[in-house]
Amino acid sequence: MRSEMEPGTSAGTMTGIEMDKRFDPAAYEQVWQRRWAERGYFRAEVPSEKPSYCIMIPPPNVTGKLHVGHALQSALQDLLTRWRRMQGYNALWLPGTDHAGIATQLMVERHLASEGTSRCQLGREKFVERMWQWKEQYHGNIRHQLDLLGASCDWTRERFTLDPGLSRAVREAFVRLYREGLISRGEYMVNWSPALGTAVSDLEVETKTVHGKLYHVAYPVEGSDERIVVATTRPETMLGDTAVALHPEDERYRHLHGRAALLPLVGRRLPFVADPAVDREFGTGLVKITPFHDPNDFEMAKRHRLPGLSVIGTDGRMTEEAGPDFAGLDRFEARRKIVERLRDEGYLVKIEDHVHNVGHSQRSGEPIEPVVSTQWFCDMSGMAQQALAAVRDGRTRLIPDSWDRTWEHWLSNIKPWCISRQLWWGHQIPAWYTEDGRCFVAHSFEEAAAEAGTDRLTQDPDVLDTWFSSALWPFSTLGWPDDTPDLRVFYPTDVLVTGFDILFFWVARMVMTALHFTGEVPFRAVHLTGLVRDAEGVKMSKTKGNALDPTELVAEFGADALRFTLTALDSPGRDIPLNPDQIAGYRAFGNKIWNAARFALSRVGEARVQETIDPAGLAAPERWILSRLSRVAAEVDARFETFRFDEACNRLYHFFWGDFCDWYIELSKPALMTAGGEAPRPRVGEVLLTVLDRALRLLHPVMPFLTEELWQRLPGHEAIHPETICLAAYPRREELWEDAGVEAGMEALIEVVTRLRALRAEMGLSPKVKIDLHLAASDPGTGRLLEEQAPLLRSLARVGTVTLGTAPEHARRDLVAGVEIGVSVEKQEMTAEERSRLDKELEKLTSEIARAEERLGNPEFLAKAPAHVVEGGRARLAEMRERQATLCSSLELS
RNA sequence: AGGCCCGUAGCUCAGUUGGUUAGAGCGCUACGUUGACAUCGUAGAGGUCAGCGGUUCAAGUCCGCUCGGGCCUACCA
Repeated sequence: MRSEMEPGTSAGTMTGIEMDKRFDPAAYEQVWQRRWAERGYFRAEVPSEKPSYCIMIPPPNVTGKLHVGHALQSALQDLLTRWRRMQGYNALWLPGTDHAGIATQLMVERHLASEGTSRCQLGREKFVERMWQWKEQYHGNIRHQLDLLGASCDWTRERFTLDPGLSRAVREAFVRLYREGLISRGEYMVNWSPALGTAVSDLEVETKTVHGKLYHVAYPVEGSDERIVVATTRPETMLGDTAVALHPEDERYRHLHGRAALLPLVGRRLPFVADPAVDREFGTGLVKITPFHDPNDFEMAKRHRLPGLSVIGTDGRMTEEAGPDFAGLDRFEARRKIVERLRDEGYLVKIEDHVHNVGHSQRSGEPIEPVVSTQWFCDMSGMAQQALAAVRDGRTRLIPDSWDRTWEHWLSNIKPWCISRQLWWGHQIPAWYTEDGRCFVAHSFEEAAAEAGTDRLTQDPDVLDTWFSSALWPFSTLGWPDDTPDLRVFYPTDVLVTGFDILFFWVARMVMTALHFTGEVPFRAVHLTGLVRDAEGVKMSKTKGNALDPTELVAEFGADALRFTLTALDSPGRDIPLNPDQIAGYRAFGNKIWNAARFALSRVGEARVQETIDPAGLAAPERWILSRLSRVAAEVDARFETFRFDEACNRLYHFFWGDFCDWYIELSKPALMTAGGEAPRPRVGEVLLTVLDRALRLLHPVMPFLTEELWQRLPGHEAIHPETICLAAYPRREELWEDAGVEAGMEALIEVVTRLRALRAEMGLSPKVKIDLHLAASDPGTGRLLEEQAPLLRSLARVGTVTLGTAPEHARRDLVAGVEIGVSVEKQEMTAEERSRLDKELEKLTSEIARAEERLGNPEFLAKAPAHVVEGGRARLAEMRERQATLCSSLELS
């Protein structure tokens, strides 16, 4: 027994009666979170005799705030980790955060702007210093929020993508890929985000449908009076045109082969080139070619060795090359001016409305500018093949597997990854240049200097895409490139839980780099969660103001209720509408558990939790609940294994509320409350406590706080584990407890009671009227059980006398679960209401019987359906006929 | 354009390899506080499983088409 007393956790000193009527999560949740951390229950030991289990957290933005999606993913990761830990695994859930390059830099830049300064005014060194201060200031928030949720992370192993270990891994990976020829530097067309001032990868471009214009512009043909018409959505790019393309087999333009057009306003000669990529059907079938400002044109220009011209700069303004009339203008301003000039000079043929898709920068929202610039690229094609194979052969499973096709498609069409970013916050590229422009890629300045033979070197100013470091997360966090004990024990990891929205950003890249650098998959399974939406199914967003904050939800409902809700809603392949009413519903479930424990603790006397119980000698209700418990344990375990958390929660909920509270506790009352003078049932208190103990353990991975708080109060829980439910064994199936006969008999008893209650309502009998009951069971075992448990019928259904055997003539009869019920009361007249209800039921029954007879009379059904289906149908028909007869006789009475 | 997912009770969703009578939670209606819980209990109403066609002895479930909603990928200047 513990000596200290803390709020809400006075284990062993407080009986059920002294417990509050309502549960109050705030009173104990963080008390336990602190205590668990202090006692180091979540620290994974290395080396260890135990089998290992490992989950890496998808690192949230270090200065960010967790949203409900994080709460969902954390709940699932914690569930898996706690479950395996209780099963005896050396379970590690490794936490950490991401430096989130662009997002964090933008945040700090906005902050600087509010102080009236800017990144450029500060200079790189000062700015990066500020970034680190910012990181330190906010860093604790993520842990705090995970603590609120009850996350059982091993904080001694926390990692940050920019910490020294991970930075070393990043340099190592970069240098290796460079030396293998997979990383290279070159001048290519990239997606440029003018507002951010950096290149971004294809994945960071979001295509949006835009209602724009299609401008038809006349270009004179050199050496003739002919004018051809080209169509463009971006007239400002015409200043960079260097050719006009046509389809090689387009008869309309056969005469233009070998000739040239003249660029309006500029007069530049634009040779006609023939290329099959031109769509003859679109527009006029002639395309102006702007090699440096359109990806398709860039490709075409390469094929035809056309020169290019950069007329739009990285600041989104027209360059000197655009000519003196336009240089310095914003790209959209330039568009207006050019259209005006074209119109004035008679080149503009027409303007049409045009709906098309335009790439926008995911971060800043403005249209992406395709520009040609020097960037670092990583060739992913070989690694993609390995990643494809890993999913095809099941070394890594995607759950749900409907993602397999998407995986195939994306990885089969992968393009080089632009990994350099023109930012200051991130891993600076480990490449150094000599004064004469030679490039040396190395692990450090010293190494580069040694190779170059000089220390007059300048490091490449760019940093790496944030996702480059997160791509290494599963192994860099364990010490790679060193061969560390952690890496040997925990790698490959077991499961990754994350959202499908970062399948390519992150998951695919982890699989690719892991296979490349470690030769193994980073994780054996990826559980992809849906998107958490609001109650109406609308995507949550700050601007819409419909975002739910997990911290506030914890404060209102408690972490356990939130966790249970999210876990119960996680269903494969679909988004999750989150309604606070539902969380309130599961808070009620928490209260139910609390009160069930309160009842047990106040009524069990000297009984204690038992490690196990021999069902021999126990009465039917005890044997029944033990049997149910064993089955539920098996079912929950199987659902966790297959990531069907929704189904596991459902079973836990219905077992606890339905089987345990509604029935077993009610069935135990006559035995526990001795006043009745009924024949005593053996060991009821022990069974009650033992079932409660196991139920709490089963629930613990989903509702860690409530279960620990209550479990600590159970007398004798120390026999299960001396300190904490977190380390107590996860209950497994207990074959000795399973008893199909008792389950069938008790099911019959439950159905009889339910039917009696319904009859009472139908007959308009007040609960105070005692009824006389006659029972006749077709199955002898059930008959014996009903006879033995007749006292329970009396208390649960308010029955006066129970008589075995056929009911007297005048009784109201019914048939349920093979048991004929006869109810006699003084008041016999059947109300009109009851009569019509019976008529309706009889009618339904008669038509069902007709359908069953038809089916059973069909020779093909009898020949082709499996035997058990046919027999089931016959038994069902017999029962329906019997019930029909019973109801008829009841009707004839009145 | 290609791919994926969804359409089941008023709402949000379950529904295993086709097999008897399609379920749950919330909401609704009626009744009920004698012993843990009114964040409770008991009972009830509510569904032509989006539509059409096909396969089958048997379809919510498998196949095809149509309609409606959502998402992803790639795009034509």
